[in-house]
Amino acid sequence: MGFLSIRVAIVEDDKQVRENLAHLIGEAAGFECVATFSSGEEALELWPRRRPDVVVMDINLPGISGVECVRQLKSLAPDIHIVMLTVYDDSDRIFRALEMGASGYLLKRSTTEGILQAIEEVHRGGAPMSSYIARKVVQSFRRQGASDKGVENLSKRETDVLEYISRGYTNKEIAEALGLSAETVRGYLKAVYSKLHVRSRTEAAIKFRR
Amino acid sequence: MGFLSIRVAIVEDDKQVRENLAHLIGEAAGFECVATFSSGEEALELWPRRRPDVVVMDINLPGISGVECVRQLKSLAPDIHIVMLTVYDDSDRIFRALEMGASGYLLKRSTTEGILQAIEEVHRGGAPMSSYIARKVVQSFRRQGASDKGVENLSKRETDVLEYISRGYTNKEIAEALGLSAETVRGYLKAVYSKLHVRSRTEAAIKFRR
DNA sequence: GACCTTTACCCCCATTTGGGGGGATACCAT
DNA sequence: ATGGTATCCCCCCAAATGGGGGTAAAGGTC
Repeated sequence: MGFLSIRVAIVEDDKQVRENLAHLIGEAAGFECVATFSSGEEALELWPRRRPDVVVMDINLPGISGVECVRQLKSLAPDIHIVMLTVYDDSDRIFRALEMGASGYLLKRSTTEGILQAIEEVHRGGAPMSSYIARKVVQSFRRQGASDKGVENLSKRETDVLEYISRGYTNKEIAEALGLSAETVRGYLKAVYSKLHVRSRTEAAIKFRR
Repeated sequence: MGFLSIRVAIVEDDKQVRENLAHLIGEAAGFECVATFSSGEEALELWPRRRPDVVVMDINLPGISGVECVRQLKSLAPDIHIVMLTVYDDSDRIFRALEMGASGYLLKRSTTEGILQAIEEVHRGGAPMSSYIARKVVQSFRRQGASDKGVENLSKRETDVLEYISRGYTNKEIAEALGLSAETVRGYLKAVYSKLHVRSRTEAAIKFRR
């Protein structure tokens, strides 16, 4: 060999699934299972001792969710690559996980080769996912692109209000600054929300500041 | 001479003050008064025809405020330098004006030389202001600096909550993501507000994202 | 003239937020 | 052991926010 194995850790609450995976990875050439955790909390506490390259993370964990565990793990160790484990194409949660820093995902029903390929792919910096989810991701980028353009078809007044929002002003303060009634400011704000497809001033402020 | 005069515009609702200023500037060597406006609205509509280098803007205008006029003027013409005109050291509004893009300010009771010096100074890229306000500005930077450090002495949980806030989540959503009660999230949020010296989630999100 | 957008304001109503209090553990350091 | 900090939860209450309606005048544009 001469090559270092990919050091893999597993976070999965189901003992059966966890041990199957660990065995599968441990047996494969070029892979090493350096840790198994039965909860996100355990993983967040104990991962440093084994320094995994890749973490295979169940998306559906008791206690702390897989998505939240990804967020925290990535903030502790940005270089670790994470593959989410799911039973079905749960696009919403996979989405959140990708947003939080996961690199890809694999289905529990995947073949042995599929699983090892996915781990190897994230380790190379790839992003293993089904074409269905890949399309969802692309659609989301389009949505983001569209909403960036959304900022451009706001009216003058709507932009004025949004600029104040992005500086943390309240409606009352904006009304005073622009010499309008607070109700009017609210009216423009509603238009901004609907055009930017957001539901709160904070989301609007974030989008406005790119 | 051979040198171009500094083209000055005045925005001031008091006719007496406006005409005194216009006369003073028009008479001075190296200065030219290219326009006078009696309101912010008028200035925003008509400034392009006269292309001023420097705008002297009353901070206290009827209708649109001087501060708001600064914001809009600077977004229309970022290269124009603006000096605020105030009766007294109204630190709060001067502050807002500087935040919106004004370069400095001068007091209405200033001497002729003081006024011309201030205009010349902003034109050179300077920032004329009293030492009192200058100290306020410095203090504000300290406050900002301190609050940037403030982010660092948030506890783990407080940081968790703030991170979700900066992604536009509601308290309820954060509670669900972190497996906490919504009341608990509120509790952490209160701590975040007091440590960052902000009063709303949007302000907190802005500070968190630098 | 008919149409659209923009500006500006109003109503109701449920939910969320923010400010002010509490508590109860637990752990850590002096 | 005693104080400090962090974690987690609860109460009350006023204000702000967001979603759903609506009106009316002013300005383009086709």
